[in-house]
Amino acid sequence: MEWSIHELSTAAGTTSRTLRHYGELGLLEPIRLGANGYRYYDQSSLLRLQRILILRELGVGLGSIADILHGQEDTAEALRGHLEDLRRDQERLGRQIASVSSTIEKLERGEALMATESLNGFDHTQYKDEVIERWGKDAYANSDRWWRSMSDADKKRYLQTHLDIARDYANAQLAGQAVDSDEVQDVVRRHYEWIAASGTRPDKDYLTGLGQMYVDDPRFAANYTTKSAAGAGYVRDAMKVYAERNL
Amino acid sequence: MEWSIHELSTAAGTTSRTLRHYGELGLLEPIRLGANGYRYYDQSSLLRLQRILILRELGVGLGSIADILHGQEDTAEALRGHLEDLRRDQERLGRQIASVSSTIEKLERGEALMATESLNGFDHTQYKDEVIERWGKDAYANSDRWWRSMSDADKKRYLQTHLDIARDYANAQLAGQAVDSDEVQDVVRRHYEWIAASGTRPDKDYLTGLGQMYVDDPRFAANYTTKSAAGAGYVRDAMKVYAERNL
DNA sequence: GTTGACTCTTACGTAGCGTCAAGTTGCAGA
DNA sequence: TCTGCAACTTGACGCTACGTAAGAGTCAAC
Repeated sequence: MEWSIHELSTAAGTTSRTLRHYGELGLLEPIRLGANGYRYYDQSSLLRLQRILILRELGVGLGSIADILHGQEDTAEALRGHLEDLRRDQERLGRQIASVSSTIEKLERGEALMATESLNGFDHTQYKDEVIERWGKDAYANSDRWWRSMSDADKKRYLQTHLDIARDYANAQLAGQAVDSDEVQDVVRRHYEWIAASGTRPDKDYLTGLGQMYVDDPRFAANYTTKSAAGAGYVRDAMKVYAERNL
Repeated sequence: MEWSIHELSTAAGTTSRTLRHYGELGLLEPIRLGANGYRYYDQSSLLRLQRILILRELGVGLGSIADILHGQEDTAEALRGHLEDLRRDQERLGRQIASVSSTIEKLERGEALMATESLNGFDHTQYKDEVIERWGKDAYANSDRWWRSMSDADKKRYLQTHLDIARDYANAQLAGQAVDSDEVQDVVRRHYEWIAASGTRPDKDYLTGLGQMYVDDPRFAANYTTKSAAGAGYVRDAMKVYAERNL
């Protein structure tokens, strides 16, 4: 007994297109082609197709299914590998669900959608080459040692301090405060201390140059760019005033 | 301050290809094009890009992100919808993981990889049109009512009975037993009772025709096709003998 | 002027088919 | 026998979110 492509596909609960696709992939070839090019299948095709569909149902990719059917890989072994992939996917999904949930909550509390400054978001190693080029190997090595010596909680606190500073700059700008006002200059002072805490106490030129860099380099500018204020230029000006007055 | 495509992309932790892609999609257009065709971006681009990447990180599709950015959809609302998708995916993954695990166990116990005859795998509604065409509306209505009146456990038992019968056919065929032997005819008797239980007690022609149908129609043949025996023809012959002797 | 680092457009590849499009074939009724 | 419809065939594009060349132009530095 042999069946047409349509008969076999409805029997197995799939479509003729799928059978042709599997034919192309060498997963399931017809037992013969009619003189007109029609594909014909038999019982063994049905069995093979069932195996394919079972594995597909389990989420195995067609490539892996081909390996299994061609005897290049043991079924159980392949499934064990596949199971690991599935577990990884599930964990990733779990994290994503948690993230989305907390993001929704934040939005409902009225918080803006901002880049989360994660621990490695400001990780010094991200800028390794630039730091070495600009300030030399020693500066990088010092800063790196200092950074690595901190606990995760310390790192988080350090980054949070920076976020607070950036937020205060933004608020000051929005409030229309002049860069040379006492309030803004006090923010710069905290900013200066924050920079100094990493090991290098900036002099006048260093601080002025740093401010300019905040404007020129988008990776730094990103830290001072908020939803409502595009403040790298503002920060630069404030830092310049501070440097000229105090250093 | 404006930045080149490379500067912006590395700032945001992505690639220039991605920015061009977003440009094509209208997600993030450059603020201007140089005379040479170069793309240039500014602070607002950075902000917009950050929003895009945040949403992408959460698993939101670029199409939905476009809707959000174009103000056609509320961010929180979109995320809530997205969250549902994620939960569905996670549940599906959970079921798949369970399936794969149990399949691995089966394989390790030496069981063959066979199509699981699930509850709806033999669901009468799957064959609704055919049943009506072959045996009339009443036959379908009767059978359908009977089927729906059963509990899931009953259904499962009923299908298991059929699986047992199919297995016994296969074993008999493998053992080389003749279709008119007492053993095989006893299997047919159980098979006959199983069919009769659904409301229609087959007469001679009906049973003979049913046997032939098992061979001709791959959807039924599938039920008698096992790893080791392609038995629809065998079953048909056994049923024919039974019909001629007993009906 | 030459290198090297960027940039541009164009376009294929990815997974697993769905979905036309355009042309054949098979079967049944007038 | 003609006609019509259903089912069949081989392409080939579409979908996601870009990666990865290919081939060519641009810019700054040495």
